[in-house]
Formats: sequence, structure tokens, C-alpha cells
Amino acid sequence: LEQINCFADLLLPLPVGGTFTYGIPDELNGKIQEGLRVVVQFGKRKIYTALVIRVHQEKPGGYIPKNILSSLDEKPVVTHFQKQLWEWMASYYLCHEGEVLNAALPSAFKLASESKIIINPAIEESFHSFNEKEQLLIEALQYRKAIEIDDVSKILGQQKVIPVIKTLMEKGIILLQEEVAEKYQPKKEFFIRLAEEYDEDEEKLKDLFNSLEKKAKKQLELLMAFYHLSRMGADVRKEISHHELLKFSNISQTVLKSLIEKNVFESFEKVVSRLDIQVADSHPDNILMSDIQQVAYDQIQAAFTRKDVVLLHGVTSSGKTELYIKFIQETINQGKQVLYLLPEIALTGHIINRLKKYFGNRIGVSHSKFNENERVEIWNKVLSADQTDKNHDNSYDIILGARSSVFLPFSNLGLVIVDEEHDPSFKQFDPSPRYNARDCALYLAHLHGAKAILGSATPSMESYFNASEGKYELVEIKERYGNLDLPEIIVVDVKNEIRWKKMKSHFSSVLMKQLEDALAKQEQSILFQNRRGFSLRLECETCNWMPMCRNCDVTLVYHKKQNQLRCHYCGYTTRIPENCPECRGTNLKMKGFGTEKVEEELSILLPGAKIARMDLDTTRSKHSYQRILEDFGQKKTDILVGTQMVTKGLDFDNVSTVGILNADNMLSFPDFRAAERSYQLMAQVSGRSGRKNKRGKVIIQTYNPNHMVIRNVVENNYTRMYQQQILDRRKFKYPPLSRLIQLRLKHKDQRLLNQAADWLAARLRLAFGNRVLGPEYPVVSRVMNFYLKHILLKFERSSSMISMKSLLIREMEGFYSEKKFVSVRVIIDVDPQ
DNA sequence: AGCACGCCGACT
DNA sequence: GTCGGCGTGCTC
Repeated sequence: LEQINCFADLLLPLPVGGTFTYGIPDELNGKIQEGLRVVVQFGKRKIYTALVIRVHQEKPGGYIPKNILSSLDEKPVVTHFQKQLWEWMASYYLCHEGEVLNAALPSAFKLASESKIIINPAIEESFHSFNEKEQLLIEALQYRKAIEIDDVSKILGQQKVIPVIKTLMEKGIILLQEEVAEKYQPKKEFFIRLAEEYDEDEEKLKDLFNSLEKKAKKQLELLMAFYHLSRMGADVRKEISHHELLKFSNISQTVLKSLIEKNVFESFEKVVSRLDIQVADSHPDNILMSDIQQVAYDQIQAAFTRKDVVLLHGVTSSGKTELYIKFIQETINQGKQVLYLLPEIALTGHIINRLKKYFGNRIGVSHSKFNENERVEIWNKVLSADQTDKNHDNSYDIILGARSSVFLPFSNLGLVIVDEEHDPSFKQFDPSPRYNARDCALYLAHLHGAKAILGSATPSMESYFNASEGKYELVEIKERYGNLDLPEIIVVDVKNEIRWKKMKSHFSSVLMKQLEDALAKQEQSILFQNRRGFSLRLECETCNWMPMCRNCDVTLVYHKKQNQLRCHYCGYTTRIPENCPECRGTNLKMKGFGTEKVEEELSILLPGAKIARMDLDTTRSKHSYQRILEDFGQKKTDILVGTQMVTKGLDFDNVSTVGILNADNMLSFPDFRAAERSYQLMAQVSGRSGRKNKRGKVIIQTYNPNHMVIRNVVENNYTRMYQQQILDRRKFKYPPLSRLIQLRLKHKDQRLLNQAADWLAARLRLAFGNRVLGPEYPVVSRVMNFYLKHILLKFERSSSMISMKSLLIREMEGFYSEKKFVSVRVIIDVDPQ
């Protein structure tokens, strides 16, 4: 028997470089190919899912390869496009391909490798003597057949369990069981169908009805419900799930059970999708576009003949979504796939339902609230889109999703849309790969030869710059959809208000008047308070002492609900001290105002108003975000107070007033993007205001009413903001006129960290000269007992980033070969946000 | 990443 | 004398 291709190069989902060569055992001979997932042992004990990169017959030298344990797939689950994208991501973002693979694969796609212990079945009676702990564990093992090592510590009530396990293993009482099972479990549900005899013979069915009518009213009712349900949709359904029938009929399970026992119904189990769509009817052809939209549509169409990427700059509520829908429709008509990216937070029920209405079960939604099994289903449905599936029962050709959707197995992309392209949350901060999904999506589009639309009311400096340089085509929509006027923006000088004692707490007289008016007219309001630095803190009035986190270099934030002080970085909590630990004084006061405080004070000032709050605290649970928005949409709430969150994805038609409580704390943030961000936030939140045929009002409270950014917001002058900013960026060599790479160094020992940072910066200066800035302490210089220090690399646009990056890699190797620094973690962030 | 191996300080 | 702390280096 001739063996062909007996080795495979595998990529492991780990931060290690390169591939590893494994042997293909006889039983898998001929069954291993590129793009399959296989199970391997890597190192002494660990079992991993790996991806087959290449199959060959070159016997490796210097070591004896281990064999592949098993294969998880028959057909590839990873496409060529994906591999190209991942390779590019690893080289662009300076990380390992394994890290990209780890981020890309849904975790249910990887294996569970939990080491479990079991009782040795060969031993029936034991002549050993056991100590108390050993006895305890043996008893536990008699109740549960397998216990994970992590759980043993709970049973024994102590941290160190390995010695106990070790001695018991040596005595042969227990065994280690390496359980390998695929985590993905298809969802199954019980269904019923009418027994064959009744389904075919109407006479028999009539008899059944008659007999049930006399003896079993409830059973008849259930049978009728079944009939009803089966004829409700467009097609007659012969199979109905237990769950659906019982819920619809509101009849108890025992009734169903007796009908099954009587052989009226047949019951069976079936694999169902977790992603079933409620919206049944879709009407893809009803896209009504205004003249303005039509013009924009034609412009984009024309632009695509010249360039593959179009930046669509359209003011808020200019109807960009209809344009997207039109382009999506055309793309799928050509038999191609569409990727529609949105920031996580903008993926609300609103937009999802709107698109599902058009595209029904051809569109898949993918965001972080989906569990791991659901993610596997999305993956498979994208993967199967290239096979002929005209009904789209098992495939998606449109994906609406957040950042991580760029990893899906597209085979034939025709269009990529990145909406709200300016949004900083497209950039992954931690862990690696620290990628910007917008940029990856553009590269992905390029790989597929697809067109791309970047959409925003407030484009990022980078994208607008690219458009003005001719790299992208620019299409602008300057009017809002349906004659909606842009809101009137009123700037309130807080200095004046204070001078004339017109401020009520943090609300100016102008804002209060507006809120009262809106309330009287039953119109809704949104109040925006930037979270940064504005949560409640405790301060000693005598000596200015502030409570700090034990592990991080930040002040603690007061949380009213638990009545405690809390660290926003590590979660450390402490009780409120009675007196100041520095000066023993009792003059401790709360300072600052967060959204919670705004809500509280507003409820005193406007006792009749129904106020809701939307921030990190109130949206922690799975559905709370949705609920707050729904309540607001259904006008159950008069005033919505919130952070950043209120600026995105909200589309309500009864909001007359938007208040920005403190514009200054965003403008003064120490970041070169502060002005850009502030403009974006204020413009976006202002866009929430305005109703049909009625102009909305926006009130901005500030100490600097003449600040250029605020004036640009008032005049809705994006272009001027851009031009002013670009001068600054040019002057100080910041993006888009340069490219940044940030190095974040981390260590528990501050002295070693400083030494390492200085050493590395000096070494980098030899290679890059004055392109190196720092090392510098970040705003928060200690998190969870790790000290932090940053080095920034600033490269001019003309420099070749590929050679700069390989030079950087070489310098980093030099750093790590310095043995005293190996414990210093260095995080490399390309294009940091 | 995860894990074993190996070298030094605090305890039965 | 040993247990266990973490630094070091390898995994096909």
C-alpha cells in the first residue's frame, strides 16, 4: 500500500509562530486536506484543535512528529480568502497567525480539553489506607463518574489538589481521562406530526373528531390548534414543535401526551436552527428612494466605475440605509455575498428588523450577545452560501454584524458596507489581534474584488483624508431625508449662567426651560453626559485627599446602589470611610456628576417626568439595553439620560430636545483625537433630535462657547472641522499624516519597567531616530498592580511600513534576548485608537 | 498560551 | 531534609 501525503503542517490557535508538522495516521490517510480542523496533542498533555495548512510528504528532520489524533471535518471549513486575510492581519498588526486563528474560530469550533479524573474500574477492593482528603475525593468519585481537576479543589476545599491526585494515581486508585469532545451541540426539539392513517384518510379523521368531541374536549382543542398552526403560513406545515403547539394553544402537556399515546400524533426529535427568523414575509422590491437618495445612488454607481471604495458622507437621517439596501439587493441578485459591518452598539433591533424585512432568511446577524453554538451555525451558513441553496434555509448571503464578522468564511463577496466607519470601537483593543475591522473589511473586499462603501455622518479623519487624496471616491448627502430640518443648536455659556446664579445644579436655565416645554408637549428628550472623569468621587474638603484603588492608579468611583466605592479598571470595592485617613477630618464630599447623579437631580427638578438612564451600569444584563430603548421608543420614558451609548443606533421620531451637559470634558481630553471625537459625538447626538415637520433643538452647555469645535458643530460644518484638524495633524505629525505604532510595556516592578522602557526606547532611537516618542506614563499608569509605560512610534506617510515593521520585529527580538527584560510584557498596537 | 523542568528560600 | 515559589525554554 503506497502512502501519499503522510504529513500535515498545522496552525495552532496559540501565540506561537509558524506551523507544526504532524504525521497522518493510516486510518486518516487520504482524508486530510487543507482547511480541515484536526485534533492534536501539543506538548505534554494539552489537546488542541488545529487547522490544516498544507499536506505533503516531506519527512521533517530533527524530531519525530506526533500523529494527528482525529479529524473534525470532512470538507474544509475555512476558505482560501480567510487564510489570506488572516495572514495579512498577522503581518499588519504584528501578531502571530495563531492568535488570529484563535480570534476567528468560534470557541465551540475548538475542542474542550478538560482533564478529568475517574475511578480506576480495574480496582474493586483496596488494601491501601487513605487520609481524610483522599477519602473525600474517592467518595465524590463514586457519585460522579468523572470530575474535572478544577472542581476537585471545590470538593476538597483547598487550592492545592495536585499532590492528592498524584498520590491516588500512584496508588492506582484513579486514572486521568483526557476527554476530547466537540463543544458544538446542534439544538434539537421535539416535533409532532399527524399519524399517517389520519393524514391520508379523511373519513378516519372525521371519526376521530367525533369521538374526541364527546370524551375529550381538551384533546380536540389541541388537535384544532395543530390544524390552525399548520395552515397559518404560506405553505402547509406538517410538523409542528411541541413547544410551539403548547404555547399557541395554551393547553397542558399531558393532553398532548395522551394524543401521542393514542397514536393520533407521532412525536419525533429533530435538529433545529437556533437562528430562526420571526419575520416571515420579505418584500425586497419596495425600496422607495427620494430624489436626493437617487442622486446619491447614481453618484455611488458612477464612483464604483472608477474606484472600489466609496466614502459616503451623509448627514444624520439622510437615509443611508435605503441606499445600502438597494446596493445589497443588486449584489445578491448577482449571486454574490454582502458583509454589512456596524459597531456592536448600533446593532439594535431597529436596524436588524428593518433589514430582515427586506431580506428575510437570507440575512444572518452576528454580534457578541450570541452564544457559542449560535456562532457555529452562522459560520456554517455563510460557508454553505456558495452551494446551491435557492431557498436559503441553510445559508446566508448577507451578514449584518459587528467587528468579528470579518472572520466569517465568505467565498464570494461582492459588497462590503462599513457603516459608522468613524467609530473607534471597530478597533479591538485587547486581546491580540488588535485589528481595526473597518480596515480589515477593506482588505477583505480587495481580496474578493468586491466594492466597499464606508458610511458616516462624521467620517474619520483618516477616511476623509483618503477620499481627498483620491484613494477613495467621495459621495456626500447634505440634506436629511423627508424634509427634516437640521436641529437648531443653542450654546449655553455656563460661566454666565453661574454669574447670574441661573444654574440649577448642573442644568442651565435654557436647558431646564427646553425640558419643561418638551414635557408639556409630550415630546421626548435625550441628555448626554460624557462618562470620562465625571462619575461621582469622594474628596476631603480639608486636605483634598481622594480614595484611590489599591491595585490601579485611579480614583474610586461612588456607586449609590451598593453604597460603596469601586474601581472601574479592576473591580476593587471598598466601603466609604467615616473620616479622611490623611487628616482625620470628617469633611468628605462627593464631587462630579455621573449619569446616575444627573438622573437623580433631574427627578427632583422635574418631578413629573419619567426618566431612564442608559450607561454601562444599567445595560450590563443581556436584554436591558434593548428594554431601555424599547421603552423610549414606545414613549414610556420622557427623558433618557446616558453616556456615549445614546449617540448610536437610536432612531426615534418624537425627540425634540437633546442636551449635552458638559462639552468641555471631552474637548480637554489629552489625546490628539479629542477634537475629532468631540465633534463626532456632539454631531451624532444632535442628529437624534428632530421630528417630522418640526425642527429639533440641541443645547450644548460649555465654559468655552467660542471653541472652534463647538462652532463647527453649531454650523454643522464638518469640512471646516476637518480642515482645521488636518492642519494640527500635519503640524504635530499625527494620523492621517503619519502612522502610529504604540508599544505598551507592563510589569509589576516599577523600577524594572522603567529600566526596560528606557532601554527599549534608546535602542529603538538607534533604529528609528526621532520617530520614537517616550517612554511616557499613560493617563492611568497602574492597572491591577501592573505598572504601565508607553512608547510611541510615529512614521511619516512616505515610509515603507513593511520594512519599518520588520525592523521593529528585529529590535524587539534584541529586547527579549536581554534576559533581565524577558518578564516585561510588551504589547504592540498598530494604528492605535 | 500552557506546562515541565530547574533552581533557591521557608517550613514539617 | 522537602515543599513550593517563580524564572526559562519548548512545544511538531
